[in-house]
Amino acid sequence: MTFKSIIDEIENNLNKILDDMSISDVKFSVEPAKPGFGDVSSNVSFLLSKQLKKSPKDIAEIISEKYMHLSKILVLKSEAHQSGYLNFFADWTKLSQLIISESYLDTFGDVNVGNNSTIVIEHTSVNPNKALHIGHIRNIIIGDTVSRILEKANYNVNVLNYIDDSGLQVADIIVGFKHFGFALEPPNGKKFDHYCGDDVYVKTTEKYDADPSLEEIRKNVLKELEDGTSETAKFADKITKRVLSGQLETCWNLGVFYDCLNFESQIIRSGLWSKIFEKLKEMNLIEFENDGKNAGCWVIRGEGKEEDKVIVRSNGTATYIAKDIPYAAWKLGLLEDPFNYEKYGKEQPNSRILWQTTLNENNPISKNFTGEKVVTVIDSRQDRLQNIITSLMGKFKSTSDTYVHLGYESVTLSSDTAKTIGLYTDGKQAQMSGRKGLYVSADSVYDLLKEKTIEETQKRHSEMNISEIETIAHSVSVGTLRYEMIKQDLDKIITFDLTKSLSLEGNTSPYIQYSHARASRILEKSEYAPSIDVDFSLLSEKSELELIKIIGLFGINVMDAANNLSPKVIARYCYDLAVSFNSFYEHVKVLGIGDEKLEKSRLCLVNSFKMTLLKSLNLLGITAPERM
RNA sequence: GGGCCCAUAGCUCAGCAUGGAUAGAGUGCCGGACUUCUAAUCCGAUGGUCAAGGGAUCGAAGCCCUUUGGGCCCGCCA
Repeated sequence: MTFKSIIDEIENNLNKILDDMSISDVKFSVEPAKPGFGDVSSNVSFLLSKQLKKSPKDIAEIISEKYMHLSKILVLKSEAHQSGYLNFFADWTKLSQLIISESYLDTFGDVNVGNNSTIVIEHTSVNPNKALHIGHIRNIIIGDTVSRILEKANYNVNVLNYIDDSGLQVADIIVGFKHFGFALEPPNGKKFDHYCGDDVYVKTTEKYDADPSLEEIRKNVLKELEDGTSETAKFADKITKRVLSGQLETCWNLGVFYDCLNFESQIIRSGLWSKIFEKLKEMNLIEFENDGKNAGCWVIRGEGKEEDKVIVRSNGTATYIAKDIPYAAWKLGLLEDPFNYEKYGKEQPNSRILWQTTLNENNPISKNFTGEKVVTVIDSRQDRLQNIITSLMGKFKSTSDTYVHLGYESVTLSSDTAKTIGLYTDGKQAQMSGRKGLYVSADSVYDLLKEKTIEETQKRHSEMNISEIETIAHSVSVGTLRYEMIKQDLDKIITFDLTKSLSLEGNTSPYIQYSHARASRILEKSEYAPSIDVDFSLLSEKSELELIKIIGLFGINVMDAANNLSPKVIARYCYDLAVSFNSFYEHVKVLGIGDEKLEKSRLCLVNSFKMTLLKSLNLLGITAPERM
């Protein structure tokens, strides 16, 4: 695996040397070197310092001396650095050939973390009563990116979207339609999900605040929803399906696709809850309270100083968290599947088949969307509840890491952006609120980005027709939005600012995509077709070797990202690739240098870069235009 | 009262899991580079008590403890 080859070679040789010195059990590192310190570094001498009672520098010299006598394939020489580090220099002619040849394969960057096992990843899971806002988008992009990375890391991935179609939020818009006279068709062609969220939901909840007696209507509607046969439930089903359709359009537009939609209403009606409830009782994971403040309830005991959590109320109904337990168990395949499956009404733009659960017994199709492992993407405000689920699932399975809650910090609005939607915060950032109508919708951000990128593209390409320009602008807008959502760590709050998010320079998706356009143009203009049948020794400039090195690090980064469920690792990798190519571009000419052999060698590298960038951007769900 | 997370350059963030070399980017400000494979670019300059204090270590931005500041969570709501 490319750069890993030289690392492995060094590791093996160092182990041989340690064996020779009768030293064992030392966990030294062998890593790509920082710039200016050769190509690969090891800290082995620091770790031996105490045992050998010598300075790291002296030990590095001894090992380096021994290393020079071993057979070397990709290593040219080793060197003991002043600091005590042991640095290695690669034989770049051989290493370049190895890296670049591999990069021409479709499988480049494939790693084996998952051993072809099946993993479920659930993300999105937004109540079907409103349009997606910028906070939801973080969830969706994290989930989609992680699922792409896990596929690359040899997992079979099942992507699920849980549709909470029977909760209070849905009840609220149904109340709006049935009791407060909201029209079924949105005014002036507004998208239906936006209409429900902006108008029906917000204004209905306002009415409750003004007149608390209306709560009665709300409670009744909620009760009717749970009973699938009621007229209200059937009406609600039509409404939520329509909202869902709008939400999915937004997701698909961003290049996000799913395998199956699970409806909460069906989970409730399927009777899964009573099965898991019995199991919980059998395994003594829940207890019945005879007295105290939770008298008459079934509870999960809090760990340590935490409070007990009520699972079943004294009136016999299940609480919010209780509804999550059967679903979590279902995802892990712990329960017999009560569902049949049917294709979703519309085809996904990438033609991946989208299924949905159904309790309909006609033409039963069974499917398996469960996994040996489950990753659930939910923001970290739900840490506490998710910890309870994780710990319960750990007791059902032998290994404890089988259910993972992938948490992330929320998206807030900058003070300036809050002001634009009528919220004055005194310079502080603001939490979004669907109920209060305080949010920035995903569609509106996309539209703004597209407008701006169309303008920027037109400036540069007056010769292009509008459909070409739109295609480019779409790619750049989606890239920009997606990249902004995953380039920082999951535990950092994103303060979303409308103006700043429109930036197309610096560490952004357009920067990375631009490097692809530059590479494409070189390949297009050359009279030769790129091939790996070239003289690699001609690639000796610093910027060339640096670029090859980074290309070679693709697999290591995929592995890192997959092991840590960390999308930002790939974002940084794409950025590093682009920086490195831009430096190459500025320093080295490919075309018109009057040296056919050199041009072909460089062309080969440019194509290697282009293909590797596309593969790594693909993990982020970002495409790159040929021109921009 | 209990729990989780964050704090690194004016601003936004890498680096922390697995301690070791000169703590890196972007952005901003200042100064340069388009008769050239596209300047959505590049080069340079400026900018740091790694929140504070203590501890263990030959060695700490990173590990342990304490404190401060900020965010979030803690219902028989969902």
